[in-house]
This record gives sequence, C-alpha cells and structure tokens, in this order.
Amino acid sequence: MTNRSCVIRLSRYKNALLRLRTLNFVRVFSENLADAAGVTATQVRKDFSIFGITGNRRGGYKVDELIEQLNKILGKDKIQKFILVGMGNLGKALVQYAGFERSGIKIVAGFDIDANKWDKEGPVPICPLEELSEVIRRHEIEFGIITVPDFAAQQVLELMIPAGIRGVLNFAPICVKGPEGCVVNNINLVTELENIIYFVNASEKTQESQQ
Amino acid sequence: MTNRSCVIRLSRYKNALLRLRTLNFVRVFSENLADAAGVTATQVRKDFSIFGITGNRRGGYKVDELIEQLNKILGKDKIQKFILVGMGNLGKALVQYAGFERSGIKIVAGFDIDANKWDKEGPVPICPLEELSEVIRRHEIEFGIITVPDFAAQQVLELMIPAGIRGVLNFAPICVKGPEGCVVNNINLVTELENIIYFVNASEKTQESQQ
DNA sequence: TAGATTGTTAATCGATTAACAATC
DNA sequence: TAGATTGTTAATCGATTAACAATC
Repeated sequence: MTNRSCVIRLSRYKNALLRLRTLNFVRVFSENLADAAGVTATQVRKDFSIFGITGNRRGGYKVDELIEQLNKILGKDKIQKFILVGMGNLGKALVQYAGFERSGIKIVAGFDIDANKWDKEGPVPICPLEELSEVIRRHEIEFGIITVPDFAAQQVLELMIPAGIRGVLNFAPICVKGPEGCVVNNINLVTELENIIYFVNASEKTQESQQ
Repeated sequence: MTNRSCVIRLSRYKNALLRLRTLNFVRVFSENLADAAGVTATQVRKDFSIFGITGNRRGGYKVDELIEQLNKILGKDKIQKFILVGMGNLGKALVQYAGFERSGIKIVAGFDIDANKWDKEGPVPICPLEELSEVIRRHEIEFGIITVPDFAAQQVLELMIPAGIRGVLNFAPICVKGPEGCVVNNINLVTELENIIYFVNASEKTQESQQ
C-alpha cells in the first residue's frame, strides 16, 4: 500500500540519491539507501517493489535511473506551483526558503489581508487576499500553504478549494478539513516540540526505573 | 503502546480542549474530541485508557481535569526551554513565533556562525556558535532546534549532545542521527510538499480511471 | 429504570520484517 | 561456479476498529 509514511520514505531515498550522485556514485545498494534514510534494506526493496522499481540482482540500482523514477513518482518531472496565504514570520520565511526553488517547487504568490504586507515588486509578489481566487485560476495552481492564525485557517481553506486548490499544507495550529478528494496535511510546530518533550521525559523515566 | 502518532493525537486533544474551555465548555464527550482531532471516538477512549485517563460513564470528561492531565503527560506543567541553531529565514521565524511562548515553550537563545546575525540585545539573544555548549549547560537545557543548511546539521547535533541536549527537532533536509537515548525528529519541508503533490496526483489518477 | 457513554477485550486490518528462491 | 543482492511471499508485529459489558 502507498500510505503517507511510504511516500515520505521515497522522498528520503531521492534526497540521499541526489547526494550520492554529487559524490559520483553510479550504483547503489538497498543497504546504502537504508542507512541514509534510517530504515532497513528490506523496507527499501519492499517500497520499490510497490512502485514497480527494479534493480539488478547482484548489481544494485543505477543512481541516475533510480532518481529519474523517484522524481516521476513524486511529481518532480515538472515545476510544481504553490500559493501561500499568511505573511507572518513563518509565511515570510517559507516564501524566501531557497530549498523549494532548488527542488522544483515555486511559490507563485503570497497573500495577506494586511495592506502593509502587500508588495508586488519583490521576487514573489505579495497580494491582497481578494485576489487569491483570480491568481489561482490564472496560473492553474493546485497547491497551497496556510500560515495564518488558527481562527482564520478554515476560512482560508474554503477560499482556496473552489478556486481549484487540491492539496494543502497547513501550519495553523488547528486541524483544518477539506472536502472529499482534497489532500490536507497539518504541521503543528508546538505539537512537534511537545512530541519531543514527551519522548525525552519517557526515556528518562525508563532509565531511572532501570537503575 | 505509546508511539509517535498516539502522542501527536494527545496534543491535538489538548488543543481542542483549550478552545472548548474558552467557549465555557465544562464537560466533553469522546465523540466531541474525535471530531475536533479528526479521529474516531473509540480511538480517543483507547488513547486515554493507555495513559490511565478516566472519565464518567454517561457524563463524559471534565474539560479542566482533562487539560490538566494531558498537560502533565506532555510536560506542560513547566516552561520547557529550547535553544535554536541556524538564524536563517526559518530560524528567525521560529525564534519570533508567538505560538511557542503561548504554549509554555521558551527559546532561550539562538546561535549562528555568522557574526552579522549576533545580537545579544533582542528579546532572544543571538550568540556565536562557540557559546552553544556554555549556554546549554548554564541553563540546563535539554531541547534543541536545528535550522542550519544540510551540510552543517550533523555537526551541530554533535555539538549539542555532549552539552546535555536530549531531544532535537531538525529542519535541515537530511536525516540526522543522535546516539541511543537521544530523541531526534526530522521535518523536511520539501518532503512535506512532495507528499501532498503525490497524493493529489494519485487521487487524480483514481478519478480518471473511474470515469 | 432506561438510555447513553465509558472502558476494555477481542477481531481486524495494515505495515514491517524475516526468510529464501531467483538470478546476475 | 560461488557469492552477493534482489524481489517476493509468508510470518510477525502493532495499531486501529468493532463489539459489548459495566455503570453513571
């Protein structure tokens, strides 16, 4: 099956392969990718088998071919266009994040209700929220990022969907819900830190009880 | 069992409860929390049972008591101190992110190798990387955030660990590895977007094949 | 009491891992 | 050929869900 974890692993394999290519690796074994992605070699081969990716028994996988196949699966055979709503600290950082452009991800425009944030001259134009729908339609954009405060997040999602957005990454600290057929992933930064705090505390307790 | 997903859900329940409390809710049913967190009522009760949280048959759970218990489990009964390394766009945004302070998470200091980033006068002092170890020890900090470029991430982790850091959230696009007993979670922003792109494309294909 | 909700056990489901035949 | 690695099947493991008794 192709669940979220499996697809996340494919991205990791691809990232590792890009690095190996810069080191002039021509072939790679499942064991190598497993080390780089922090999983087992069996897991790597199983993942590949799900997507019909094959290598050479005894000879591993050719780095170039593997990158090409993973890029195809992950939609990296073309530039993927995003819009972003909410030009707070996080929104500004993401719009400027060089890693996106480098990976074939282009944030076409940012949006905010606050006129002080508008700026059509910069490398990424920041527009009034009223123009959201028009920009999405004009550029035929399917993907969005939400970095507004919690109370505004669901409303923003409901502006995006009818304009044509089909996939959203939401950073507002609330689980927003899209209609059937719309993909929404939520990243809550506080939750991520709480998760780390929990497991550190849990391991402390385990160590104490072992003493 | 207490896996990552389970603890993430606890945070979501807590977030939903904080909202319900501002609406003056006194009691809440597993069904309500399920709706807010996007899971089933059985899942909610199962999660609570794992942590020994009990309610009243017929009467649900008392909001105040539930928040208190979840806060205890998630380590929110005290201020949790973090340091952050890498004052690029993302690092700056996180240091300024108001949601952390609001949730009892305090970033005590930021660090960078670039002298242009140093600033000891701001609300969060930004210090030279050389001072990392000393600051961690002086404030007895256990948690860190990494927002440096990929090539520097593993090195930064290895500076943090001997100074006393036991849990790390890494945003560099590489899976960094800590020693046994050190908790490391990786968030790769590009990977998160690739994941959304994949599932939108996958659902497009499903729809086409159904036509 | 009757009805509704919890708490828990057992069943199901799905993902990971182990084992190993195929084959380069 | 012998040895190493893939690709796949079957077994295991763990998480989610369903069912339902307990009880407020």
